Amino acid sequence: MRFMSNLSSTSDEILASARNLIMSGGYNGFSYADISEVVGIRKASIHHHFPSKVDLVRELVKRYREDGETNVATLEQNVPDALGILSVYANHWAKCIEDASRPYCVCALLASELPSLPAEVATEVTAFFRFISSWLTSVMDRGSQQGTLILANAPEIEAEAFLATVYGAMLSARAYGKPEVFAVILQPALSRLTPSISH
Amino acid sequence: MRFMSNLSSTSDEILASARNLIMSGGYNGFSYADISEVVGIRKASIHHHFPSKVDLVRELVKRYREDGETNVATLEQNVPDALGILSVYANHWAKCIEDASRPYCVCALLASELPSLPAEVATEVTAFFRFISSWLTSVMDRGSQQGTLILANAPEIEAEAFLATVYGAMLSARAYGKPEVFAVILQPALSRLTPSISH
DNA sequence: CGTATTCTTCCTACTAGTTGGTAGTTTCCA
DNA sequence: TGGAAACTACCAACTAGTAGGAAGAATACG
Repeated sequence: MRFMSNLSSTSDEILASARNLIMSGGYNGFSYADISEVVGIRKASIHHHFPSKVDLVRELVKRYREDGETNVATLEQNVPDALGILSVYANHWAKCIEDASRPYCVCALLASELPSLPAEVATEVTAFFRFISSWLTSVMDRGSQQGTLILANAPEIEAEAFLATVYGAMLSARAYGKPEVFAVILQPALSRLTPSISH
Repeated sequence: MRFMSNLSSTSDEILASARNLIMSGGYNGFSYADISEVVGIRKASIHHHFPSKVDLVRELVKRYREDGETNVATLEQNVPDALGILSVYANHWAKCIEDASRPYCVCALLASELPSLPAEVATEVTAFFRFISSWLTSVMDRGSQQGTLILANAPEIEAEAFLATVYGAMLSARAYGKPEVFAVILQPALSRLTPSISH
């Protein structure tokens, strides 16, 4: 047996390279051969870790959501005010897009392909969006009660609007090939929620 | 020769079915065999109309943009005020998504796959977004000067923000499988731009 | 301790089906 | 009679996935 919970086991490397490939071309935009090239093992060996492509991507999205849940929990602990949380979240994506490390959300790409995705993968993708949505709703709600956020609508609606802005901005940045577009769009979205003297 | 500018020539049917297929699964989500089944001709016959897949999709996106330009021109003639234009635009998408006739923008899907797209297609997709963006900027600018729109930021920024909201809302509607989400998100985005007594 | 045995991981070699694309032919209509 | 549009019949490359074996490490057992 390898060292327990080895930080870069082969199966982790497979998932990581699959994530990068999906991030640029979606579910049908990569093959086991592509992964094989990146990781440096044979196609058949990938099937040992993930019997089918559906297994691979289902697990990938599941972990993506779980990682998100962990990160969100940490964020909630370290940043008290709601506005701070939203801006850390936005800045996280801004940085990922600008340094090209993770220039697009895997689930955003998979969600746009949703109707043609295997059902098991689609379920997992939908679960990711429900998670982010309910988290943002709770942040909006709390901020509104704290007085650190000014909401023009119900928390659920503000959460959906903010989420749409983030993912729309991500798409625009990619469409124009200009990473800075993301921050340009997010800045007014955040300041609209900010309590200020001019209101 | 067939009737001149026949409204449903074979090549139009090919483009239409390709559009529907891309709309649900993207560039790598359909094949000539899929189109062949829908249109009712053999694979090889498609190659007669569009020698390569790149030719087909390039032409498809080119026409998609040209149709957009025509529709926008008509809209500008029929609806005078800027706010009306934005709401007609938003309602157009809301209707398309809810009656499932065109539940997603072809260029949104292609834009998310942009890094893995053939260069010739990518160029055309980028051009579509530049077109929509500059059109929305002109609408924002005009509305601001007319006083029919209230802008919190420069017209370019408001245009990008609005575009991001529309495309983000489109994604959310698809991700949740709830068409009505689109309208829920767009409504506050529009009312924020609306001059009203409470301001 | 040594040594069998099992388990994991990777390998080579293969399959059936699909992909985009080509060659050459027929059909049909202006 | 000539061109457009369809066809049959291919092809090489690629797809996800399988079968079966080799190497090595962990474990069980005497």
